Amino acid sequence: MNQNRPARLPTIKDVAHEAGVSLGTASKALNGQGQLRPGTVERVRAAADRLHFRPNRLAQSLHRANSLTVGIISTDSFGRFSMPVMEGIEDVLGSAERSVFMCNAADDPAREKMHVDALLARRVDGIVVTGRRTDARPALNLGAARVPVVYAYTQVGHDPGQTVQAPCLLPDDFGGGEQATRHLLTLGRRRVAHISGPPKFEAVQLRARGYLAALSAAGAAAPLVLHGAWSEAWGREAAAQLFGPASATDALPDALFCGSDQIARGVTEALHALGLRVPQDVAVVGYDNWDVFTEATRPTLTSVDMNLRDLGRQAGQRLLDLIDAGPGQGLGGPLRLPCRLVVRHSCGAPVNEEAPDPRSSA
Amino acid sequence: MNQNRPARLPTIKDVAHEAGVSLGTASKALNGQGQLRPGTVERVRAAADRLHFRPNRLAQSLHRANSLTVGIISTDSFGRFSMPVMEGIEDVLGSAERSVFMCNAADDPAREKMHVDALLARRVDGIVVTGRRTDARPALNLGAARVPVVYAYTQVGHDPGQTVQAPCLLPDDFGGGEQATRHLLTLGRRRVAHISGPPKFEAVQLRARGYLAALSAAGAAAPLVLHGAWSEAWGREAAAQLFGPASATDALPDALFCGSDQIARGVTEALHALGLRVPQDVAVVGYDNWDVFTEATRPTLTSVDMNLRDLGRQAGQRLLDLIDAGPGQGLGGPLRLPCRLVVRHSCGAPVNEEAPDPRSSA
DNA sequence: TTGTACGCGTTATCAT
DNA sequence: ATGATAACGCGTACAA
Repeated sequence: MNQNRPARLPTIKDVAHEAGVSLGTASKALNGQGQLRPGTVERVRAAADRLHFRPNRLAQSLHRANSLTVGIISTDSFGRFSMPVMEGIEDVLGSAERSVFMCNAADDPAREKMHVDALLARRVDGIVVTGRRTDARPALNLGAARVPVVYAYTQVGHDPGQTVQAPCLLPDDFGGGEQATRHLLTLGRRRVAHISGPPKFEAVQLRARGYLAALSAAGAAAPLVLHGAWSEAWGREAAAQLFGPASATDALPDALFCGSDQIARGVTEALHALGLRVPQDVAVVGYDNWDVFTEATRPTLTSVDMNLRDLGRQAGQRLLDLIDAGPGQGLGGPLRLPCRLVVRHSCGAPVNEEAPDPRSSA
Repeated sequence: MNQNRPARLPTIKDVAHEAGVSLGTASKALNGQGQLRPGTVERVRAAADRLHFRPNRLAQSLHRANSLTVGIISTDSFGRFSMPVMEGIEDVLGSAERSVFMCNAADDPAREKMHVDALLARRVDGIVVTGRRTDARPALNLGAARVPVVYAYTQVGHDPGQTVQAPCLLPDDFGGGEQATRHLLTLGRRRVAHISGPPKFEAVQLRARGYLAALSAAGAAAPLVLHGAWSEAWGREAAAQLFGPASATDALPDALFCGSDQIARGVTEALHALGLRVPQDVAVVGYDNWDVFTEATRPTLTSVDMNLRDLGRQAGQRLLDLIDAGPGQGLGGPLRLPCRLVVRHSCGAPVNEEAPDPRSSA
């Protein structure tokens, strides 16, 4: 196994020499180009195998138009939301001979610029920008370079002066909020309140609007939206506010649509502490479908899934399309991908049990 | 801004032409080599700036010995434990002109081989292998290639026949278990039980051994280790087993060292439900220091932190050392990095409040 | 002080 | 059917 060869990896020249043919012939044999005698092809192949030859992609890329590499720039560190997105991107791009550079800009414009420069110097065929929030960010500064860019789980303010808009793939938070609320209304709940995160998040605004739209479409009771932190503590506090001793008994909500699973869990625990049953007295729906919370909450939590891995996959596919199509071909701008309601036991709906994907570990 | 230049990026030839010098002179000017007249250097620099010139790293690497790239292969998908490790690696490697290829082997040997081939074809200078469990795995098959490899949060069975052992960076789970247990004993607890995960995990074995070592060192009461799943549900069940109505009142544990924060949370909730106070009646310590759980548990959870980001950083640094040192220089084998006990309120110790790092989001 | 020419590893074009 | 050669973009020894 351990050849006495030098550390240098074998080149196609070595292969040609080993097979007793010229360099050009070896190249053709390995790439199936031109007209070669079958025996020659076989001989070259054998030599290549014997030497464990791998074509040097650096050299290949040097005179091809593409490098078969792409870059992912994560705005913030590898967070809980970037993760599935990146996984999806890698899933699509990592196959098909394409390698993925991963960069962490850590919310620092200087670091971002550094990484962009590095990626361009490496002649990546495209770049995906990822964030931990869906809110708008400044566009990537590519200088004069013409490299397709796709934004995933983040977006750029659409500048009408720009000739070509970069695609921004985002979860349809409006639809998610609408779907969750409508689900509760369909189950017969009439007074649905919404407990969510900080209002400065665009996602919070959109989910709230979806919630309102569903309510008014059903002609349901007066809406009620509470904003707070993305924490269980806020969920507990909000539930206490709504159902605490000072509340009027007859106007109490019979359902709560929460802006995150963490909030939903806090809410659920506070309801239990107040002697209220979930879902009999109050139905609860969360957001994010984070298994660690949906499964640990009692009863298990119905939640909106943003399909982030799929979003990542679509971002990757979109980038591939853009790369193949050449510059200026992509119809860009924001694109909202549908969310999916995962029904469990906290909403009181009949639930068809299926094996939950086992993603736990230590 | 939008030049009428072709999509092709400017080469050093273009720069030379623009500056009115020869190709070689331009190269020297940009790299500070040779003896150039200051004015010439300045002229070339200006031309390069004007054209937004970036040297093509593919071409550079072609006749340098290195590519200034490294690969990370994650055994399983981007999980909760790979994440901070990868972040640390990227932190060290992503600076200093080095770009990082990210590969997801998804627990599939075929995919792993594919990615290794791709990385070698791209002439990476080194590879870091990451896992979601610290248990041993087969070594990466590099064929005849001589590329340094570092394992982080995973390890290879050390083969005595192998000339050079690859370094494996792992958390010191024995020390972590010992530290947590000793902490509880120091606080005056005498009957410490250990509620952990599945015994097939090496980490579970090591933590349990650390626990036992601390107990026997202190001459404490008979050890008690319970194994179950990595879930809150198991934590609740274990607490019920220990403290349920059928238990003898005088031999009950006064402290519980849990194998994960999720288990610890389940334990804590079950204790509350049984009317036991934490930490007054029973002290609780978790493992992983996962903020989402440590902060949401009431009282906040004292927990063992494996310092995974630091582990990742050290893995990256180690790889750089190996790359610089040339082949066969690294003293390899497993290397255990210390864990750190983060004291909060569930163990009953006085805790010095400091601003917790805000890593929450939606 | 500056320009020329070669090599890095590969593919593609043109002769043979 | 095969071999020689240019080209990709860059750095550098060497010549001028």
